[in-house]
Amino acid sequence: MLDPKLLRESPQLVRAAIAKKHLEVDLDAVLALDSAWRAQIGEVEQLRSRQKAANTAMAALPKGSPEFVAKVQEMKAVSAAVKEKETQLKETEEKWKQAMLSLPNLPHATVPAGRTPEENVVHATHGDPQAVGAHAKPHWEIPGFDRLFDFARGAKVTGAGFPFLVGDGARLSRALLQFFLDEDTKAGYTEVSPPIFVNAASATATGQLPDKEGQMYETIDKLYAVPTAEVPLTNFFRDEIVDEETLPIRRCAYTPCFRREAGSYGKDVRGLNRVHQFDKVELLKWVHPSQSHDELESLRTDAERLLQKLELPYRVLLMCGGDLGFAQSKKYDLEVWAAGQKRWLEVSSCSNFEAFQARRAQIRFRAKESGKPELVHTLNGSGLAVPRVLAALLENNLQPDGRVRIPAALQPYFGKEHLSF
RNA sequence: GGAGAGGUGGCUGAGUGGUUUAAAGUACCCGCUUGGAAAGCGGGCGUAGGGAAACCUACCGGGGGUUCGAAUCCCCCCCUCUCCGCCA
Repeated sequence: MLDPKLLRESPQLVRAAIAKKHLEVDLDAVLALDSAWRAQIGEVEQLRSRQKAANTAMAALPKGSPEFVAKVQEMKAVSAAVKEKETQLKETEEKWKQAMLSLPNLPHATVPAGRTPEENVVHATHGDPQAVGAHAKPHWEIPGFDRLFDFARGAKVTGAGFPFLVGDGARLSRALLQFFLDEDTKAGYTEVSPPIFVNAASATATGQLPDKEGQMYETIDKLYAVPTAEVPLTNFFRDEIVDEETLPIRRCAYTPCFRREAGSYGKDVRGLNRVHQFDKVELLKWVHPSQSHDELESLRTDAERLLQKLELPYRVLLMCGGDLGFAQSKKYDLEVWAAGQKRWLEVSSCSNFEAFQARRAQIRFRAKESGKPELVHTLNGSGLAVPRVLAALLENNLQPDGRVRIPAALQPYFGKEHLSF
């Protein structure tokens, strides 16, 4: 959510932000709701003030006295008026709140202009995608793949996109998770194991609701299976004021992630590219507003280091305004090269939300200078998502003999130099 | 799942329909005092919204209701604790 005062005082800034993100929002309607709300709250408060004054006066009068009875009669009318106006106010307030939630975060000044993913800027490329041999093939075509990643049985037992990982497939996945968590911990992130179901309030605070309604699995108890550890992690400090000295707070968490991926069926869903349940380690930061864009750079390099240690070619994209998410101020995507498919796969998305999530979630710190609570800035990024890293490892490291070479950094975790099908 | 007891400011805790502007204590901050400190004394000390300001309003787990008036009475929900049942 944006600062209502910012909207009031500088609507042109918000208008420019919406334009840069290429979104359609009726800002004038939001502004009209805002002034209506302010007018109505003034009326209600005036009436309530009268009630309070009468209450004090009546407390001093004898209960059955004529003055008392007259006052009761008088205040009955005021009471009725308060009820009516309050009902109106609540309606307006609800509409106003929904309208405010429909406003996107402002893109940072360094975000490039552009409408489509093609206009994202390639910020850097590491490793040589061309270095991989001609025998590379899409991971789902590698002989034996179906034994280690059993989609057919997963479909029988659960549904499409819920594969079984078997033998070395399961072992390699676990090795990656362990490797990620160890590296992230070394980089200063405290490991957390969060709940993997969240309530509606938490999903609203991070922006899954109402924006992405229908993308999450919902239980009979109105709990949502987490689409990413970002949701429970960010909500850890919801409605709290943390000490300024504790900032920046850096945490990492492994969770399975559940995504319905409604409406995304198509050619990109083969093999491990897009599944409904996958493992991911998420990195999260709560930082002082003055530090947040520096922290975004270090978050990105923390995620990049993992790919470097795995010896995987990758590139860094700086997202343009039109491809930036609703809540993000600035975002880098890390894409790993999958030699068999000859395409880039997104394995991490490093974002600075500035105060956008913090305002929804009311996560603040007490500023030393003013003594007043201020909103923190939140950032997050994957470190990393497992299935697509698996896909890249299988495709890039496939040897002519049909085995897959395990990168040196991962060997202590996997226990072998090669994976066999 | 069943029965009972609870939920009040950073913390402790009073308040069962009307000077409550949520007492008091404690913690914290400032001052007096002191060689310095402790103690003592005096003052300050929540969050949010509206307003140019004076100031006004809301908030006692959450939501609704009764009433001229609700922390207080009623209903629903959430959470904590105790006991019972079930269970990894």
